[in-house]
Amino acid sequence: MLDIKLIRENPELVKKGIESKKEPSRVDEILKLDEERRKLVFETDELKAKRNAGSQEVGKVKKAGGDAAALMAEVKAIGEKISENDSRLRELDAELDGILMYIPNLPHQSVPLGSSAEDNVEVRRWLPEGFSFENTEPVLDHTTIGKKLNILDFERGTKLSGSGFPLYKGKGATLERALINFMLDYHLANHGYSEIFPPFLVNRDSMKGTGQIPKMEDDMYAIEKDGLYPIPTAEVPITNIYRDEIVAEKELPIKYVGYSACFRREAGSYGKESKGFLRVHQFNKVEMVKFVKPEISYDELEKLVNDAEDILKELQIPYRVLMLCTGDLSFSAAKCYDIEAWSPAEQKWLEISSCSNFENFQARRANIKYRREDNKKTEFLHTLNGSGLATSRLMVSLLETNQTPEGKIIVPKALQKYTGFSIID
RNA sequence: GGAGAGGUGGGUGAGUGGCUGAAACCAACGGUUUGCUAAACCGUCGUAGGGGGUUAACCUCUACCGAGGGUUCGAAUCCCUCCCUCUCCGCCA
Repeated sequence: MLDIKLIRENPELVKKGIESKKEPSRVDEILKLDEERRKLVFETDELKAKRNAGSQEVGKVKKAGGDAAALMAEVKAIGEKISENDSRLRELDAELDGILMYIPNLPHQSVPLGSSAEDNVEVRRWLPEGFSFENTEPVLDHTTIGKKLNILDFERGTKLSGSGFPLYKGKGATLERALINFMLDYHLANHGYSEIFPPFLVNRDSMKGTGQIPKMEDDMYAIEKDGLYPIPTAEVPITNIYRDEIVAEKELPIKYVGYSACFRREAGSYGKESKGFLRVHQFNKVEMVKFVKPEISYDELEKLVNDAEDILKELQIPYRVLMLCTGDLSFSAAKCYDIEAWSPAEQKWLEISSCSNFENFQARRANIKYRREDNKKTEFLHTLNGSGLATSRLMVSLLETNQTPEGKIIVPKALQKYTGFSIID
């Protein structure tokens, strides 16, 4: 959520930012509602002051044994006007909030202008030694090799739950589990995070806090009976850990890493790019979340991306890092880097990580503040998060880049102590 | 799932219709004292919104005692609905 004061004081700047994200700017509507609201608040507060004084007077008169009937009638009339105003105020607040909840975060000034993924900027790429984009030997795509080696069973996954619910079997299941453990251990040992194992179902307030609701409501699964939502990412429970809290400055930065299964409806995306692991309703992800002071959040974003990249280097998987342009930036993000891994069979890059700085956008929604040591004042902190990494798309790259000409899979060195085997055949 | 108890400021906890935004104590912070630490003493010690202001300090008003409604001139205090926590029983990994 944006600061209403920012919108009030810099409407043009805000409009420009929203439009660069290709979102509808309803700034003028907001300004109008805000002005009406402030006027009404002022008027109503004055009435309330009057009522408070009046009813105190009633008390005094009654205590002295006098007749307060006339005064009581007068105060009652004020009270009626107040409740009228209050109900109008509630309407205004709801209306204003309704619009504000749909206003996206503003892009940081370093974000390139652009309208779609075409305009994203590649900032660097990393390739293992001896790597070539040309496939000298034929490479089986992940669904084919997965079936051949009996480690992935998409058909039976579909039988169990529907399309997009992958079933891992045998060494495939072990490999998936090894990846998760390796990534968690690596971040814990090398990057200074502490581990969280969050709930996979959260309430509506949590979904609002990180911005999935209301805008992306249709992409979320919902358990209506209990008012709970299966999380689309561990970002939701982990960021909401500090919802409605004020943390001490000396606690910052707080860096958490956690595994969760992720559930996404992916409404309306059937067909295109949905083969195998490319788009699924349930996948596994290790997520990094940071709570930091505003002045260091952009340095922390760079470190966050590096932390994610380290995993790919360890696994010897070719990747590139993109800086998203304004038009491709997600709703809550001020700046975002995507990491894409190479898929030899698809002959294209697959997004496997997204590292974002939300500045105080989520903190404002979720009401997460910190108290400064110097002036004891509270202010919203900055939140960041990044996948480190998502396993399903990573599995695509892994099964394809580590394939032998005979169709066996060599388990990357870094994973072998987690799998207990070095080859899948 | 059944029965009962309870939700007050960072914590403990008082407050059952009128100077109570809320006693007291603890914690925290600032200071005095002290060779240092401790103790003692003094002071500060919620959040949000509006208005004013040399837009900073500050002044002022309003709201908030789990959430939302209601009764009343006036609600932390009375009524209704919901949420949550705890205890016992049942069930279960």
